[in-house]
Amino acid sequence: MRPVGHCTIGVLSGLSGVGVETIRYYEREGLMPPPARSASGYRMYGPDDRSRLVFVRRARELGFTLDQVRRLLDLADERAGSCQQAQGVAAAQLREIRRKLADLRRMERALNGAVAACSGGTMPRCPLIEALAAA
Amino acid sequence: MRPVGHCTIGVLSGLSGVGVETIRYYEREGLMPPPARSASGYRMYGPDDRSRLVFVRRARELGFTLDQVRRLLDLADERAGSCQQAQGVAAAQLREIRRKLADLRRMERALNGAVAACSGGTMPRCPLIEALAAA
DNA sequence: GGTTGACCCTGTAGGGACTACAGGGTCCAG
DNA sequence: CTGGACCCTGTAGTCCCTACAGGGTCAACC
Ligand SMILES: [Zn+2]
Ligand SMILES: [Zn+2]
Ligand SMILES: [Zn+2]
Ligand SMILES: [Zn+2]
Repeated sequence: MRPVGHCTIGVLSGLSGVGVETIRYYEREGLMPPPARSASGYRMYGPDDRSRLVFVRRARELGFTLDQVRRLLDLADERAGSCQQAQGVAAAQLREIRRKLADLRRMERALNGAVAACSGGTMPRCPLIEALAAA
Repeated sequence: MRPVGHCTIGVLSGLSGVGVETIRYYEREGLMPPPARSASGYRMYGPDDRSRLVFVRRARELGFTLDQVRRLLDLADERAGSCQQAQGVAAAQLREIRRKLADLRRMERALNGAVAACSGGTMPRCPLIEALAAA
């Protein structure tokens, strides 16, 4: 019942916001199924492919790894008992994001302090450099 | 006038908190100078090497790329008129960190909302999954 | 004096998630 | 019928390490 694919990889790229080379990479990695091919071997995509690819893009934008995206796609395909597992994957990613946020906040504070201490003039010794060198 | 190197790569690794393989990698990449060698070919490091390596580690912890670290090291070596350039490098990195912080905060909000919407039970359709799939 | 075992050496390959060719083939508009 | 935009496969590069593989060296212990 799926309509046969009717757009090329370049058009799909425009529609989904995912680069052409990246789409082919996702296919190699098993995130996107091998699409139908035209007589001359061109990949031909249908609406299902577009939905799936947008799903992947959104998940990547939220920082999920390709492995996590694969798992989420499996769960989305199954459509049964998926909720708890999906929540597990998302919660893990949320923890990871919060860890990175804490790291970046620390980095921001430290670097901001060092940049503020440096006047930007031609002083012989730069407090910015010294902040990195000193104990 | 530099004292001849007197510690091995493993000891330097312990002193600096940088892995042995990473130190050799930094040498290949030109961040660390080729050290003196013992009669049997072991790398022998002195206090200057240790300072330099700690500098690299600190800069990496603040998110500078190896290229940026190279530039900062050059400026630190020159010890003249470096301030403005060092501030430029650091300011660029600070902008980058703030960009990443904004990204992560957006991700955290979105993902937190999705996880909260998902009860974790065995409902037929998971709002978390749908948030990724829907427009 | 021999034998562990921890260390050191070089060189190469892997990882994650792309990205960029190189060297071709296809399609369509002018 | 020709130019240029698209598509194909396959391979190699990016960044920053990390992990071998296959050796050599050194100090301690029995
Ligand atoms: Zn300064
Ligand atoms: Zn759910
Ligand atoms: Zn070409
Ligand atoms: Zn070995």
